[in-house]
Amino acid sequence: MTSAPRLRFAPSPTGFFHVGGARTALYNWALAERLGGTFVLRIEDTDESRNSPEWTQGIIDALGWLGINSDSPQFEGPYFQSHNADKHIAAAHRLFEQGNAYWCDLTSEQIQERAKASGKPGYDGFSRDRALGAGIGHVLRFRVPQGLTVVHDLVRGEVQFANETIEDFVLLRGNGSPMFLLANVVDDIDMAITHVVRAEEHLPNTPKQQMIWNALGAQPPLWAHVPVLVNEQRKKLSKRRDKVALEQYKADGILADAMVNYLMTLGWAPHGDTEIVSWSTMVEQFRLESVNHSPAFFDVKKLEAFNGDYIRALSPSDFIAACQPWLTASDVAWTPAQFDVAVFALVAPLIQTRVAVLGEVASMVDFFFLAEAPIDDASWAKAMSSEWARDVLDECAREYATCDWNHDSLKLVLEAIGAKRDLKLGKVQAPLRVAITGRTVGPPLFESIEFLGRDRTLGRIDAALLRLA
RNA sequence: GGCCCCAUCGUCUAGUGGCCUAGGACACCACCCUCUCAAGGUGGCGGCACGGGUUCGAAUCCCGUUGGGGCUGCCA
Repeated sequence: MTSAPRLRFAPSPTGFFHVGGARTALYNWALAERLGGTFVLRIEDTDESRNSPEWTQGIIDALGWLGINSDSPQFEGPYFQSHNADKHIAAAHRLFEQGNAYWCDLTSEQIQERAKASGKPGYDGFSRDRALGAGIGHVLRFRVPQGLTVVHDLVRGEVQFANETIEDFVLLRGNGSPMFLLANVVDDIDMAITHVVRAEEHLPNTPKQQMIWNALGAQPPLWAHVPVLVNEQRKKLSKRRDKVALEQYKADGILADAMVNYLMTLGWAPHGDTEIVSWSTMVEQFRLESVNHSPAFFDVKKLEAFNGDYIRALSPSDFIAACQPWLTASDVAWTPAQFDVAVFALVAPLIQTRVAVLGEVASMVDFFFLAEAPIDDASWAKAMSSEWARDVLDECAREYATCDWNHDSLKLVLEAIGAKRDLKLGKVQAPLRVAITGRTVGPPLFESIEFLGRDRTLGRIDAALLRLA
């Protein structure tokens, strides 16, 4: 126990990196940092049928995005479980020689038939005393001892399992390859892991794994099972049903810091009345003992609220830089030639308080870069329906042709036009806004007009007048 | 079905026997601000699943009920 803490994160590369995995990784990372320990990344790629190498890089990239940087001194790995197969098999044979495991030649079908006949589900220990040897199709099963297995869990306390409720589970498949339960433990022992922090779905595996630790003569680690993340139906987040890919949220324009902060608060809360806190504060305050015991709903609305806070906290230049990928994406409405960075730099402060995710930025500034206002039909119908709309626009065109070109005078001019007709600015700005921006909502109008310039503004008003005729 | 876990506003949580008339955040509603929409400010709505104990005193401890969830693979 005098050795430095060693934690591990052990994902299997079977798809896009999952937000639930991200939270588990973050808990491990935060703990490693506070405890002065090591975070070991181990890719559990022993499922021959579902693994694909490209997912591994995705995991590493996603972790890096979250700040779990493989260049950091507290990071170790990645290791690949498949590279350790020899050790897993050696351990299995040792368990057999010690009498902790035995060979069994029953097929899955035969086991099912026996279970059906006896009325008891699962494997009944049929081969326990048949003294079979290794052979084609023979699986090696752990001989679960009598008694009680007590798991000391840092988040849940003491959890007891009657061993008689645990069947003799498989260690080695019929083809000789090691299974998760075994490989996982052998690697943890081999890598001197001291803390196993993982999702609650692994709790039922824990007594089995603890038996393997003991049988292998090793001191079991400190266990900690954190609650699973669920969807609105309160079911565990699934890749099939739910939007769980971290990459997807990144593509939508969620900031890494916001994602990290939000994920950390799912099942845990920092001290005080605010949940928006720095990473260093979370590291300092995070305790497994204070992690909640019940499943947490992954609420995208709240994630986006956190993100909005983080966006507003960005300096103007950082915000501009953060927007770049969404301004130069292939699906933007304008051509690269139409885009003007200088103009965007001018308008960026106007939209920084108006977006929750960066993906919204492009559609909010498109009218600056398009040749014509991108008219939204519903907005047009709403703003141009008044009998005075055309008249106001007409006068506006004349006044704007000669007035001073700054947002204050542009506003004053329109205000005066409205006053003549006994209309508030809130009213008269509507047709002008739609003529210029195409929509009824958007960034402050007069600043936008100022940045757009006199020629293009007059052109858009004329276009609107023409359309109105 | 069996084993295990869990139970505070709709959601995420604070709360570890008296500071609780239960605090904050998201969402929602209202008002203020205001050129639209946001942002910001102020206020509001809204919760200890239920039933028994223990105790002078229970959201907090115990038991039961109910309700959720996880696992139950020669997947991880």
